[in-house]
Formats: sequence, structure tokens, C-alpha cells
Amino acid sequence: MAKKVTIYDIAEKLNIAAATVSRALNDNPKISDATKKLVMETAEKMNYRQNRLAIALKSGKTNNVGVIVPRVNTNFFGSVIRGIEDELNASGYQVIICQTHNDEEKEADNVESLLNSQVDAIFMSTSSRNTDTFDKILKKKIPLIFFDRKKTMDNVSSVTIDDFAGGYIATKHLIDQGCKKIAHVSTGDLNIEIFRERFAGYKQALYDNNIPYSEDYVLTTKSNIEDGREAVKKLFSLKNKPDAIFSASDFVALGAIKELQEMKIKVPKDVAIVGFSNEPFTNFLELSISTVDQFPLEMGRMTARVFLAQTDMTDLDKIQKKVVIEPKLIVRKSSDRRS
Amino acid sequence: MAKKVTIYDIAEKLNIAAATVSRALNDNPKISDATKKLVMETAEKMNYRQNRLAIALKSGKTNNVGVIVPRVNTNFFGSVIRGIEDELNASGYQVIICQTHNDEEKEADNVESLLNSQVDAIFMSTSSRNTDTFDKILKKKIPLIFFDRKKTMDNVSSVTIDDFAGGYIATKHLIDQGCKKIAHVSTGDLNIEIFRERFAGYKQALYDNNIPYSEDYVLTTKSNIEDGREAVKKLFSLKNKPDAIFSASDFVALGAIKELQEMKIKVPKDVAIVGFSNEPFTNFLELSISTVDQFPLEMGRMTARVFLAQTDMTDLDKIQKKVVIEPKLIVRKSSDRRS
DNA sequence: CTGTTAGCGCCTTCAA
DNA sequence: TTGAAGGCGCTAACAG
Repeated sequence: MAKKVTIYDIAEKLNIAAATVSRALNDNPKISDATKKLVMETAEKMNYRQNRLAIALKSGKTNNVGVIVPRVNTNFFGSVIRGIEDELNASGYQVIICQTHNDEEKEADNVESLLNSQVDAIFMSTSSRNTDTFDKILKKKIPLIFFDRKKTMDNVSSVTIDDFAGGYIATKHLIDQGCKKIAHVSTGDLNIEIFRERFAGYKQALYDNNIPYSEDYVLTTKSNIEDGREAVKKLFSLKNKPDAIFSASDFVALGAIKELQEMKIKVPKDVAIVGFSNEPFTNFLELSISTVDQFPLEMGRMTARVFLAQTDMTDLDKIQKKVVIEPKLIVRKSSDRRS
Repeated sequence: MAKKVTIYDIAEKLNIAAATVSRALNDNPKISDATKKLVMETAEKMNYRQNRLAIALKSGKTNNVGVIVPRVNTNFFGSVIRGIEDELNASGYQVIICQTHNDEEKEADNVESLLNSQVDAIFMSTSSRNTDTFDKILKKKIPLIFFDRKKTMDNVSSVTIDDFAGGYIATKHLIDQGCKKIAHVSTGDLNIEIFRERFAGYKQALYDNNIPYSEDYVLTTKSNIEDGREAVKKLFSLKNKPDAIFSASDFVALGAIKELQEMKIKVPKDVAIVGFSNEPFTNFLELSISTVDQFPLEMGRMTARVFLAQTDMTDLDKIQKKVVIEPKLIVRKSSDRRS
């Protein structure tokens, strides 16, 4: 290990006090320009570098923020993280990444570890059902902000899209295309709020348009292509086959389309499809997929901004903020019957 | 801020010395089981949490590793990061993410910031041409490990794929398909080693198979769909039009295919295409794209392992490791003329 | 304007 | 087996 040069080394060399060096380095107004300049130069010359650890220990503020997501290598979470990093980095914060792999225990471990690291805040898209872990964070008075997969809690800010609206506009669009028998394939757990809300939006759209709701048309799967194929197999073994599918996942939508095509069922003529997330690939396909954009970059930036805003406030002003981004329906070939 | 409970609080409550508490907490063998148990319980009860900052300041080891990439929201880098995180997290490290946006200055800033944070190592896929920044890291005796976009330097380990081989097998495959006039579209800067090597592999394959090399067939673009289209426009305005394209980017390959299709040129019959990276979408398309897999998850894991291995060694053993992962050609429809 | 002192939370000698 | 003291690098309060 290279011997670290500290302010004491500089002080010694210059025959002044360490505190003076510290002040000079921090551009304290009470230091003469002469000493300031001298200190700066010597620091440079000696290859001095401030130790953020010491500052953090002293100040109780690390300028680190922990971000917990299921996985980092998906377009959605990657983009959210990018948004967070872009915004926070500009304010001198660094971002520590943790993955849960959708495992509650792993999530708890991550929280524990981040708290030990004294992060100034934790942003997360949770995979947990119980709230014990969140309580731990709040008990430490560390700001907790949910994005996307939130948990409705007091004193906790969140940044999400309006998933209910997302489900609603997707379903409404299918209805407008003339579909009457609309299936819904949800992903993950209906215990997770966002999926429940998309589902609720779907139901509401049916209700508002006098279309009967049928449990047979609702499936729950994982978010991948193979499960999309399976879902279609199940749905099309029903006596009363659907004429549209609203999927809460673009991957499931893709699998569904592939399976339908193999079954010689025409998309969108016989069955119209809408996915969710606006994954880039949905737009690359010859039969491009209609979907709902969640604005992940924006979501990340917003999450960071909510935190920064909170930080600037006095305790009294620290009210929870529930930021809701309006999702956007993107109509593409898989559901467009006009042409 | 919730008053932090420290080992002193525990010591006070138990009427013992803080040092004893510290030892008990760290399972020091010289502490009686009775006190150990007592301390553990009280710590639990008081909701004590060890402060990693203090430990880091004392020990000079933060257990944080900085990772610098151009962007986090791409499949490739997202997957590398996931690999790194998976592996390091298991060893008690946390990962700090920084993005450069392909900006050298930003990269330098990130390095500076990570060094101030006293990270135990820096992993990066560099966007820089000069090596000043790297020297700073090495001067601090902080392990620096490159992945993917490396810079050949002494005392620096790297984990990459064999980009030369990647270029070679892609080109060789096209030759085997009967192509004689193979264009190469490179992305980014040929100053970046990996692109230069893919290009070199391409040339070598031509040479080994007695196919004349022509500068007209080599273009440099950015890695996106639109530039892929442009590249095709340029290549097909030549008198002597190519019958194959090896692209160093899947996105460029996609753009190329789309443009060719609009020009009524058949892929792969008239023009065979091979991309690079095995982005997920290449496999989703009706006309799936042949490509070269870079095993990003593996790359991330390897990078982490190289670091962990180095850490376990004595100084004398700390030799640089150049890990090279063999890339894999994946033949899909865009270049498969057998069918 | 500058120096002295103390302390952030922990661990690690050195003593007992 | 346990306690006391010092220090990691820095800043802030208190003196001059």
C-alpha cells in the first residue's frame, strides 16, 4: 500500500497546523490567500487526496446512496439506475448497487449491508412481501424511496408509473380495436402492487365498456418468452378463445405472438396483443409489439430528485412524496387493425 | 438522525470496556462465552449495527469496489455488472457504479471520486485514449482491472474476449458461406483496442483465404440502427457491391438488414450478415441475426475472481493476469445459406 | 488569520 | 479473560 499522504504530512512540510491545511483545502474564507495557495500547491505536489471515509465518519454523511433492484441487467432496471446515477453523480453522490434476484432474504441482507455502510439513503424496487426490512431502514431515519415495485407505507416516498392507468389504456385500446374477449397475462406475483394495479386497470376498462370479466382469461406467469407460449396454449385450449391479450410483460407478449404465429392465428387480425415496458426489441421486430412505456430513465432521475429535494428540506417539510409518472401507450403492429 | 448506538453504549450498559464488546462482537476467542453471549444479546436488543466506515478508516479497507463503464443500461454492461456483483457480493464487497458516457473527462472524474472513496479496487471498461488516469490509480497501489475495453499496460490485469478471434471466426464463417466480397463495419473508434482487433481478425481471415482486402469495404460508424442503414447505403453505392457484412455491432447489423430489405436485397441469399455481441433481440427477430457471443456475465464474474485471487496473494505473487474468454459464433438465419 | 484540542466508531497493542 | 489508551484522517469549537 502506498503510504497515504494526509493533511498532517502537508502541515508538517509547511510547518503549519493540520487544521489550517484542512481549512485551506476547503476554501475556508478565514484563511489568507497566501497560505491557501501554498497549501493547494503542496497538496498537488505531494499527490494528496482527501479521504472521504474520514469525512464521512466525522460528518455522519457518506454521500453514498444504495440502490436495490431485482437484477441490473435488464433494460428497465439498467435504465432506472442510469437515471439515478446521472442525477446523483452531479450532486456528488455515488451509487452502490445491490441485486436481490427476487429473493426476500437477499433483499434483507442487502439492506443490512447498506445500513452498515452508512448510506445516506436507500432506493429500492422491492421483492418483499413483509415490511420488517423497511421498518429497519426507517428506524435508522435513513430515507427510503421506492421506485416501480413500491410498497404503500407511511413516511416513504415513491416514484412509480400509474400502473392502473397503464392497464387501463392498454385494455381500452384493445377494446377500441374491436376486441371483446380480452385475456390478461400477468407476471410475477399479484401480491406485488404494480401487477395488481395493472390487473385492476384491466378490469376497470372492461367494466367501463360493458365487457364481462372472466377469470378464465386471466393467467399468471413468469416474465419470459417460453411462459408466453405456454400462456397462449392454455388460453387457446378454452372453448371460448380470446381475441386479444394484454400482457404485463413484453417478453410474454413476444412468446405469445410466436406461438400464435405457429398456430396460424393472425396477429393482430385474429388476436391483438399489447405488452408492457417498451423493451427495445418490441420495436425491432417485423411485427412490432404495442406496449406501454414506463419511462425508466425518467423514473430513475425522479427518484434521485425526490431524494435531493428531501435532503434540502427541514425536518418539518419532509413529507412523503408519491410521484406518479403517466405511462404511455405505444401502438404498433401487434394491435393495430386500422391498416 | 436516530442516535447511533455504538459499542460504547453497549459497554456502558453492561459495565464493561468497549474493547471487550468489540472483541465479543468479532468472536475473539479470548472472550468468555458468557460475556460473548451477553454482549451479542444486548447488541441485538439495542439494535446495534457496526459502522463499516469506522472499520474502514481503521483498517484501510473499505470492501467497496468501483466499476466504471460507459453506460449501465445496455445488455452487455448490465450483464457484466451483474456478474461482478454476484461474485463480489458473496465475498462481502459492495459495488459502486460509475458511468462515463464515453467521455474521457467524466472517466477521470469518476476515478478521482472513487479514489477519494478509498475503494479497494477499480474495474473498468475504458473510454480513454491516454493513460494518465490509470497511472493515478496504480500510483495509489489500488488494483486496476480492465474488462472488455482494455488498455494494454504493465501490472494491470484484464478480462476480455479474444476480439481478434471474434473477428476471425465471424469472417471465416461468411467465407464458408461462399461470400467473396465481405464488408466490415466497425463501431466506435479504431483507437479502441477491441475494435482494432476485431478488424485485424477480419483482415487475417481474408488473407488466410486468399480474398483480397479492400479499404472500400471498411466503414466506421456509431453503434446504432440508423448508422447501420447509412452504412448499407454507402456500401451499396459502390460499383462493386459486397455480398456479406461483418458488423462489430448487433445494432448496426439490424439497421443494415432493415435497409437491405427495403432495397429488396435478400438476406442471407444476396448478402449474408454477422453482428457482434449476441444482444437478446438478435434471436427474437423473424430473420434472426448471426452474431458473436461475448459472455458478459462470465466476463463480470471473471473480473471479480481475478481481483479476489489477487487479494489473496502475497505481493510477490501479484502478477498481472490477462484472462481471455473465447468468443463464440452463433449462426442464425442472417448468414445461414444451407437452408 | 492560525493553532490546539477533541472526537466521529472501531480495533489493537500493551498491561493487568 | 478483560481494561486502558492511542490512532485511522478529518473537521469544528474554542482559543489566541
